[in-house]
Amino acid sequence: MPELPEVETIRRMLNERIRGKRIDRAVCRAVKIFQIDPRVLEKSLPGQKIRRLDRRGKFLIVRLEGHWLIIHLGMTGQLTYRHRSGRTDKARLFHETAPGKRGTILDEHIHFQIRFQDGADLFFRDVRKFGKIYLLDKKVSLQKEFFTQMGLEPFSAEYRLDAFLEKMKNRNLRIKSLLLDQGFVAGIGNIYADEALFEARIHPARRLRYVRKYEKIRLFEVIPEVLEKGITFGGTTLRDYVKSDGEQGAHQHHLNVYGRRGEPCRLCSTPIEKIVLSQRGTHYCPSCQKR
DNA sequence: AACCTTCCCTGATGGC
DNA sequence: TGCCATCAGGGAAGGT
Repeated sequence: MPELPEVETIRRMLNERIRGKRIDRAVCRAVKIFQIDPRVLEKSLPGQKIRRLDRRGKFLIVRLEGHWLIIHLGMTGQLTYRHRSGRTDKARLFHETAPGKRGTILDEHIHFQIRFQDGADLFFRDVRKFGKIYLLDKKVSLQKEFFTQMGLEPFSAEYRLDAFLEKMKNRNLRIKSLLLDQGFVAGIGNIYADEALFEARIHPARRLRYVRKYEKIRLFEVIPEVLEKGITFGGTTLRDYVKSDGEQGAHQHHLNVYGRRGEPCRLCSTPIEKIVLSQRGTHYCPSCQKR
């Protein structure tokens, strides 16, 4: 479950490695994740240079010379980079070693591969295929035409208390559900929602009308802190998430509530509880986070 | 309009 | 040991 800190970790590492590289070839496999005709993708990418990588919420934005390549990792998406030291190794394109054929089966879950002219490879792997890949013409204004429903971007100038409070007006859903809504604050997922609510000492099932203003302010303040901490540790690896070098993150060792059902709260030793909200496992300390 | 539920997808896990 | 049900959840779509 890559959330903002995981996508940002990938963005930073990849930006260093692939910025300026020119694409030699692109190969697509699982049609479902492509939001455009894969043949168009395979035809459009070769020859283009990677200008830079950006991020909006959980979306990774690859800025090319003539297009925007936008990648969402969904639940189990992985984006990894490998440079085959020197050897030209054409046989190792995953497309040429499909399952059932003789020879090395690289990985049936790799759905998209970019090979650069210097021989480096970028792989998109996604077991559950919840990920999505978009290709937009550079003329498209991303903020006005693509990210139209996207909420406040943490760490940006638009992340201000007045806007944060304004987006809560006339709403009365459970606070956890609000945090999962990408139209509120962009980039928060199940793990960091639970962690932020713990830091803000708010029970996840509280409806908005029962959340006091000082609590909302506290939530506004802890969200960037919680996300920043996740980035500092290179993201949270519970199952599938890996950094772009294939290594695990380390933030899972620093979680306060997520995945800690039955374990003692780090503040008060009360066992952490788990309930289901919005069809999502939800973890909290019943003593620190009162209803 | 706001809110909630269902569905997609596959591997890991637990009960019998 | 093998089989089947259940669980994990981001976000679109559908329902109230």
